[in-house]
Amino acid sequence: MKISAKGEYALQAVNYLAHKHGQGYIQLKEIALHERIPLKFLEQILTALKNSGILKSRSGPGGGYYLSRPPSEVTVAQVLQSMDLSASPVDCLNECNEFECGKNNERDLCDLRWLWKDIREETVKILESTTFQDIRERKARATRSGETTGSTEGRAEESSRSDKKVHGTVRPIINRR
Amino acid sequence: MKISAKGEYALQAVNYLAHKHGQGYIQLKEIALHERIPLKFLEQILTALKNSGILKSRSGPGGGYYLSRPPSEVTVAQVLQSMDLSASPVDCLNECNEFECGKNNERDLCDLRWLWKDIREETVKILESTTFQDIRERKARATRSGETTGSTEGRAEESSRSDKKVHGTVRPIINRR
DNA sequence: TATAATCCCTACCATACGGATAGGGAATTA
DNA sequence: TAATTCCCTATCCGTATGGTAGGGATTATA
Ligand code: FES
Ligand code: FES
Repeated sequence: MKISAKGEYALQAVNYLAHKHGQGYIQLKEIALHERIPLKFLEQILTALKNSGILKSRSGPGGGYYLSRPPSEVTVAQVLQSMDLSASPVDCLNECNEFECGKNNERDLCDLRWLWKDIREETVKILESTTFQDIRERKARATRSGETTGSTEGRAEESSRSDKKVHGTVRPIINRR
Repeated sequence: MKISAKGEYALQAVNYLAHKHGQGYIQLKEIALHERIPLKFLEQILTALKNSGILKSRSGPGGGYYLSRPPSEVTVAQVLQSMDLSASPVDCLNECNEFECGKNNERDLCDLRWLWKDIREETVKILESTTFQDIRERKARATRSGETTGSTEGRAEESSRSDKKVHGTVRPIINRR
């Protein structure tokens, strides 16, 4: 029942871009550094995100990526879908693979089918109703009530300010798994 | 977001045993045949299920497995837990791994954490509230309203009757993935 | 036009993990 | 004793996932 690293990375990246929304082009390198995502892997992810219309980009000096819509209009589900990640716990729910279902006991659909459907349903409900605006707000709330966490603003400022330095000090990108 | 084959197999097996509850010892071979699960793989699964108390068993001729509690008292969640399968979409939610969470951005917990928590919550709610009794009933309902499916009773009868023959006709067990 | 900075593409590599197999041992029955 | 079943544990094996590599477009700028 795990989400893939690709999915998590994609969400983190979009989340980062959501924070920086309206601040022009954000470079791949910056995102990778801040979110600690392997650079070349992230590159692939952002390309996919771009192809699906969630991001826009420009090459060349001063180029980078940005969210093509305001954070309030980008949902977690959209991002995950762009990555071809299914929220379904079993493949045979995805209509195209339906024929696989119940192949076991010839004529029956699997007894568990509705269970998986329920789970998918609930999951999708959450994924589709959560925007990156929501994520920001939720974080702000948690921050205010004194969670073990830095402030949203603090983080954003720190990043834009220290970018150059960070870049110089070779902050290593560590693989997660 | 997939469930593992192990998990599916375990649920199918328990579901089968739930149908046969009260009919004495059911053999590994029979379950494997009917649910089309690789025999030796299923063996491991049933052992785990047994060690966690969901099944009981006896060796020797006439031996086999049976559900140690009535189907109405066995939940899907219990079975999955026995298999060490977590309902959490990310590891860092499982308290023991919490330290991993937010390792990325030093002092912050990951912005997505609550999202995963919500999903886990909903999923667990379903898994814990679903018993194998529920599964049977749901199936019966679907059957009555003319789904593409055979009848519960029909299936049970057919199986107990044709077991010997099936065993003779070498119905092949096909791997699923 | 040259140069550098960025994104874009596509192919490749590595390995952990899940799925599956194998085979001998211990119980139980008859 | 022999047959039948579950029990254990070691091992294999393929592949999906996570990650790397490097050259090619594009854009800015001077
Ligand atoms: S095989 Fe399709 S839901 Fe079980
Ligand atoms: S790293 Fe723990 S929830 Fe994202």
